[in-house]
Amino acid sequence: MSTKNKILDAADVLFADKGFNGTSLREITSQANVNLAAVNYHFGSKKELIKAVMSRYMDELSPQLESALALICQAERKPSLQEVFYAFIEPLLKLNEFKENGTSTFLQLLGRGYTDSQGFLRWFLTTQYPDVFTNFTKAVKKAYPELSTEEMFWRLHFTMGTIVFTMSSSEALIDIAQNDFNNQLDIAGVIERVIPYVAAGVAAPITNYN
Amino acid sequence: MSTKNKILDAADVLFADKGFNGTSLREITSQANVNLAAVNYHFGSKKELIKAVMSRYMDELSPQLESALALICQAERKPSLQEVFYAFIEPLLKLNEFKENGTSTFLQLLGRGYTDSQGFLRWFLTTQYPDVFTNFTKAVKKAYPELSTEEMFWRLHFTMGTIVFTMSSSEALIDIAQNDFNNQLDIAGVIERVIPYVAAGVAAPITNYN
DNA sequence: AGCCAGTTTAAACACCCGTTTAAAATAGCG
DNA sequence: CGCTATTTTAAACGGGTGTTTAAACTGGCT
Repeated sequence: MSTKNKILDAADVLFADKGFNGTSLREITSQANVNLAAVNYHFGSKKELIKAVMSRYMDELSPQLESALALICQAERKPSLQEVFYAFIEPLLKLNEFKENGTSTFLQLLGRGYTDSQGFLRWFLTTQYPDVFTNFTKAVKKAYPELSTEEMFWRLHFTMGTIVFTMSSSEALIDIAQNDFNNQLDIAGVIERVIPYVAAGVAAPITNYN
Repeated sequence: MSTKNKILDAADVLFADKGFNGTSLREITSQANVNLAAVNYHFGSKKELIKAVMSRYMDELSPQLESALALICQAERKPSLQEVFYAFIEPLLKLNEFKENGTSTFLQLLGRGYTDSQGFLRWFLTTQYPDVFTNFTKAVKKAYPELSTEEMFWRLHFTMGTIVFTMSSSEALIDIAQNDFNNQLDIAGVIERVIPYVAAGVAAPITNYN
């Protein structure tokens, strides 16, 4: 395997686990069995490595996500909100074929990107992959047309927060479910449980604010 | 003002903004106009300072929170989920009297505690202030008795994630609402919008998992 | 074989971190 | 005032960080 990929494979696990700021290049390179200087030689800087880690996942995910959402947008029938959210599941779970534990690793990375480093990754994602966001907004609008654009903005942000936060602590949650409730779950099980929650949240009745 | 309080005041804003790991003692002490060594003199270590910052808020909040929830638990009438969540609003907003921007600062800190430093703060909160959590669980159970303990555990965690994640980026959100929707909000406005969402999420119909 | 672009390596760089030290300044009190 | 205990201060400590350097090594080409 190429040095570049060895670095990427070691980096995304460590980044997901301990955050971008919490992971040093020395940890990454020793885990990957490559020289410390290799990161700067192949990627230029730590910041660029972070972008490369995210891009590798997004480039795999976004085409599938877009086509799944496009299918909903182009259909004649009005979709349910559950349907819209389930459109994410298959592409997300396919990341497990792309890389071992790919799904949870990616979602954890997404969470890290929102909280670490004062949101530069949020900027990176929304500018590099804007179509995913607009298609998602369209699909939700089709499923729940009464929702104003502003209200939808809020509820989609709440949804993003729920997913991202849940996934960034998914390992601990799976442990708790195992110990306290004797229920052995995997990442798909967590997703199954969060979808009804966020779908109901987005579908909440419209309230008037004073 | 005492050196101790100068440090606490500077620390919680910086911690909320940039995370615990992302904030150095040198930043804190220079912001507070005190000597670098003062932190270790008055608090012992950085870790103890973090605990002190959180304790200052929790000691202010938890008694009010507990009594508000106890009121619901002791009432004869079955409460609605919205009611349970609204019980948080008043105590939380009172933190603004306790300290400028106290509400959002505290909620941001809560979010940091969940994602930074691999959850040692989560342990700190649940062991130091367990009554808040048990009272909350009781109140929700009273409002929605059909929900199993496990399902409730999941949904309350999702709720925590939504709140915490929303608040840790509340400033950016308020800016967007101002620019894109010409809607001037404060922290109370954000809370008003998130409550219907989480209440609907917790109230979601029970699904059977295969 | 000789050459050379591409890659790897060990070492060093400059900087920031949390913590500790010991001396200096301050405040409280008999 | 003079003594003591508390607090503040500047400086240093040991260690970790991302990045850079220049030399060594590779594999493929003529």
